[in-house]
Amino acid sequence: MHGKAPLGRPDSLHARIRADIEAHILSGEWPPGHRIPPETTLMQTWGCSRMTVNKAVAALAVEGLVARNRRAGTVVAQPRMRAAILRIPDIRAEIEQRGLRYEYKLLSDERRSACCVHLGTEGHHLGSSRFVRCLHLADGRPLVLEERHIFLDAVPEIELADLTSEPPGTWLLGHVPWTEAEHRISAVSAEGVAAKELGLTSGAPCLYLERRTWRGTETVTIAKQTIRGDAFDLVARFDPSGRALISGA
Amino acid sequence: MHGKAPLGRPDSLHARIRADIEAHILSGEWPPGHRIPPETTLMQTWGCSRMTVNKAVAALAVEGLVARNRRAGTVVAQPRMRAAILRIPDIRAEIEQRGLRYEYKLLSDERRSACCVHLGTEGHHLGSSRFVRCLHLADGRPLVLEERHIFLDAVPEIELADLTSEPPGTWLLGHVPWTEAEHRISAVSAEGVAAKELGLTSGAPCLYLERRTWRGTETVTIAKQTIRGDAFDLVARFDPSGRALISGA
DNA sequence: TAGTGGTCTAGACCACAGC
DNA sequence: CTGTGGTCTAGACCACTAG
Repeated sequence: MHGKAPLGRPDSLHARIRADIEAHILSGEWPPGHRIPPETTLMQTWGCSRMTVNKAVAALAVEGLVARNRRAGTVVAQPRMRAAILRIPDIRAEIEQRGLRYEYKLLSDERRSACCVHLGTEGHHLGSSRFVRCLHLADGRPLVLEERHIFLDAVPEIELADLTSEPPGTWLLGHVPWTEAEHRISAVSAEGVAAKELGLTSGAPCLYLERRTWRGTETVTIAKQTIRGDAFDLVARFDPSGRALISGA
Repeated sequence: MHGKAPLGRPDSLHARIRADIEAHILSGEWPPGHRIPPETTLMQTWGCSRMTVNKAVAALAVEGLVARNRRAGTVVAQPRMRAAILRIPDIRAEIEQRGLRYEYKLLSDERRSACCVHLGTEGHHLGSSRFVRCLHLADGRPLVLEERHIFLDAVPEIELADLTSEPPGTWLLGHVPWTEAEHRISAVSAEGVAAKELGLTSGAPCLYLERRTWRGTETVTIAKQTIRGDAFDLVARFDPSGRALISGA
């Protein structure tokens, strides 16, 4: 349950120091704003070098549990409840984990030049792209409708990629060295063609996920996924740092 | 855009080493699986002590950009696209930031004993709670309907708290020392009483957010928020670590 | 078994901010 | 000015694991 997992040796000294301070904070004994002992004091308390206590306290600072200031010392941070870890659904894995047969169907595939893509409430002018519409199905039942632009400036190799049997997201993960992304999650009603393709009656609630992915400063892809609301949840876990729970997810 | 932000001195040596390695990876020059120079080599390359290169590479490992193994050395990790940072909406701040007037209305408030709370597809038996229904409004227009259990075992002080003018979430943030939470996000149709309270026609799409919060191993609160789909997005940012973008959000 | 990372020490200098 | 954290060094021993 708890995102502890200090690395390395099961209980290295810095991990123990860190856990000890963490315990003081989590128990409420050291409330937000409370000043924790300076590194020199911790050295003496634990009978170790300063590098070791520094490693412990620095980790807590990265985690967001404490705030460090020169001269002012280190104080317990205010709980903020600002961020959580959202698990990005790997659709295929998600489906197969439930014992269902995963299927992918390419609906359409075209080149678009200098298209203007609508994202949230803003329009973005981006270079030419390959535009793909496809379906992800579970046991033959449509689950996710995906509409995706992949920009040729960032990924010229996509021009010749075969996307008839492999979903574009999978292809990209294997071919784009590293990514960064922003997601926008909203609720919509299934309408028109999309409703039909998902096998839904018009008006049925769906999760709508817009994902824009960068590599460096260049936009790699923009994906819009319409997910059957009755079949899929997104799950996010939170801890004070907005960290630590990825591995458990 | 990039979640760099090395701490401390604008460009400390370990930050520069880290940035250099990161650049090799992001450029694709060092593809996933590529082995990066061992610490001893990096020491010589940069003419510094091992602690310094260790700090750089360890940070990259925490970030998830590289994977470290004894004997096998350090290799560039596979991009995974598994997690993102979800910004938890602070409803009041969100509303006021748009220049609208925030308003909070308590709809009902009761004690429940040994209630069984439905979460996702599971039922949970938890101790007695204070159960609150309330609305968050923007310029008098209902935006979020919140139904929340707060468990007396974990937060006995809630028994006497005044929730007529302060939302329960705000009260909790100020009174519960530290928290951990799980969120479940789905899309639903507004129905019945909820639709009426949100001023929506039945069937309108809504985001449905279930949040369960712990303190240690004890459940503090379970909140269910129904959010007008036409008025609200959730935003999540991703980087390889599932980290680094909180501050920018 | 040898090479690698994980950890730790006992010093040091510096920048910064509160007093 | 003084205490604090940020950084760095030049060593050291150990644990793990791939070859």
